[in-house]
Amino acid sequence: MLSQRCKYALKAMVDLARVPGGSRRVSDIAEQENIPRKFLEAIMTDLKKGLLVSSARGKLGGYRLSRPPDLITFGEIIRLIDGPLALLPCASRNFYRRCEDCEDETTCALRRVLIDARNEVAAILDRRTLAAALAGSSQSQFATAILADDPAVSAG
Amino acid sequence: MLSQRCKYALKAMVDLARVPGGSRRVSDIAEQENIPRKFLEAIMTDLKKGLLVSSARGKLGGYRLSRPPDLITFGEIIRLIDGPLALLPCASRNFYRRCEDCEDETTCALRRVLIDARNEVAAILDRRTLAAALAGSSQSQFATAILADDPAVSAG
DNA sequence: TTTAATTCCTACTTGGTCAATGGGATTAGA
DNA sequence: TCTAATCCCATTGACCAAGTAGGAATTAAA
Repeated sequence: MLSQRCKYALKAMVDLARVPGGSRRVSDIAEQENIPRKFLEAIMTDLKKGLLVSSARGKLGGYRLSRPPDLITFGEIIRLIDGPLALLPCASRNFYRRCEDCEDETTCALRRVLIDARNEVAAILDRRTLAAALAGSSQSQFATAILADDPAVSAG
Repeated sequence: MLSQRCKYALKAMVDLARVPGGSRRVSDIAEQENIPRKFLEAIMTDLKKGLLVSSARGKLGGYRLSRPPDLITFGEIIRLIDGPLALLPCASRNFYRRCEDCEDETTCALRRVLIDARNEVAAILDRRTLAAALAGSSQSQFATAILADDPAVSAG
């Protein structure tokens, strides 16, 4: 599960992506997306430190995307705010950490499964950009339709 | 990320799957898998309540899988212990909950992406059984090899 | 030059959850 | 009856997420 913080970050980025060139004030984003203003301020600071947005101070200030929305993926936003996509650190590429309790990582049956899962999630989240998400992505509905026919996937 | 509790649960289930018919004591699993014994006791209780294992009390007691290992998936273990596979409740099938702050769910760009991600994870975790994980799954290595060639997936 | 509106910074609170631990009750085999 | 196992209940300590509070610094417009 993503943290509330991360969900807000994603919503704010999508919000900014809707105003291609322009910038937006925190208070406007907060109101539009139903996010506590003060909390969003802190989140925007994180996004700025991560170089995903840039800011202008003072009157007429605000935030804008630091790259065009077709060059910003969901994966990097999530990693910046919440960290690894993988379900365990030992199955992560960017945030790899060994399991203390695991004798031999190379033969761990659990790890192999979780690496596969991580790769699938990363394949989606690192390819999907803000621009693509706004476009509505017919690819999305296609994939959903296929999987819905499969009984093994009816849960989740 | 999975909780420590869930990681232990998965390891314990894999451990039990290695002893097909037989049962095992908590203390044996704990020692083998490097899990605090008392903590594992509590976890086994959860697994029992979820009907994934059954127990025998008294001397010569212990736990055993309540189904053959090829009929127990990683997905159901994770859902039992940690809950939803999806990254947000609004993208979950089994644990669906509406986002308070979301005006219109059907047009939420964020949700569409996260539903796709959830479907992919579920497709893997609901298909992969304890038995398959122990077998070593050459399918796993195949998928990993393909994805490693793709630059968009080099991170994670 | 004043004023208003914005980002930025530091600190704090509150509540919940995770990871474990401790002590003992219950059950069953030798 | 003794021993060794599961079971049950309660509690602890640490940590972190989510949000709040107040104000300092900065900038543009009036």
